[in-house]
Amino acid sequence: MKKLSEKLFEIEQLVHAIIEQGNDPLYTVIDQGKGVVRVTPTPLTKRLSSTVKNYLYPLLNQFPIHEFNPYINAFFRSVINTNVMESIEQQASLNKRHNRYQTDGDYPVMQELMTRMHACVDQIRAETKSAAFRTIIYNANRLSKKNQDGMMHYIDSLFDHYSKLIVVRIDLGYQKGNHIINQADIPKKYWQARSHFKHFLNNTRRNSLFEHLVGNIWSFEYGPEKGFHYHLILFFDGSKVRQDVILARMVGDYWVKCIVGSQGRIWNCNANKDTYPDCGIGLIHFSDTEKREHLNQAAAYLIKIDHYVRMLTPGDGRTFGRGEILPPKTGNIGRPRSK
DNA sequence: GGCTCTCGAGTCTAGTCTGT
DNA sequence: ACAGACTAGACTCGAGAGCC
Repeated sequence: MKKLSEKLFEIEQLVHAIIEQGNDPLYTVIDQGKGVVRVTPTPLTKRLSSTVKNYLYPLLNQFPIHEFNPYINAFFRSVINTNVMESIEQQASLNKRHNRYQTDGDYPVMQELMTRMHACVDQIRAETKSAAFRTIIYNANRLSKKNQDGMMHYIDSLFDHYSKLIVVRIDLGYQKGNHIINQADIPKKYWQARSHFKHFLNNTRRNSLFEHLVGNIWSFEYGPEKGFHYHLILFFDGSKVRQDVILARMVGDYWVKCIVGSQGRIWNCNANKDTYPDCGIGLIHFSDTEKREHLNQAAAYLIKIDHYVRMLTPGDGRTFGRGEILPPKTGNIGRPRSK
């Protein structure tokens, strides 16, 4: 099963290929005589066709309240406008094991598919060529980069202040079945999640469990099964606390027992950190460049998803946040760093 | 005493405007 | 096309009041 980000990345790459391969004929048609026509799709067409078949409805159903990355938006809009899916299904129902069609039989079905495929590809190329589209892309990339730079700067500022950090990665959400069933559910569940998280973050400021919490990064998402949920990275002063797995469990318990109640549910990434090949959580020393790089990647992933698919929040609220960048350290209290 | 809630100032996100 | 400047509104965080 492919990750969501991989599927969306694939679609964006496909749109780039459609733009770059402007001379691709999509199909080669050879008249073999006696009313038989041989139709061979190009690799680009095969790729487009399988993407539409495998990703169109699953992704649209999975993200009822989202706006996709402009490239992915152009893809979905063009596919829907030109009704390509219908033609793909009709062609598939012919159960062809070869590429030969009878001009007085099944060829019109294939012709209709070719027409719609060309219309779809033309629409994608026309849309992505416009000045308005390029401005949207430029601004989206700029914002994404700005957020990423800010976040890296933020993590660096934490390591400048604390020689080691306990990094806790936890998802705060709800029991299965909390997904959106109808339109009326959207504002209700959205505000419920927002209010719970606000309550949680507010309480981290005085609750003794969070006494040594020094920073956080969060992103707000919607999943088809989990409903609204938060991805959270917490930074604790590594010289004051230890045992990240237990700490993560206590934070999770706090979310369930004190904030949400029996409907709450968490995913403790620290408890499963051994299963991650590039582990950037747990105890990280400022001089451990490898772990810090993995941490940066884990943090960047939160922004990456947002880059592909942005949630349309009813209240215009944020979907990403972090603590404030710490000012540079003044004075030279403590043992100087050796590395 | 420990925790939650509220307030206000400052910071950050997300987006637009404008000049080069 | 690109990047700096600017803005509105959401969010963070320190401080203090109030509750149990």
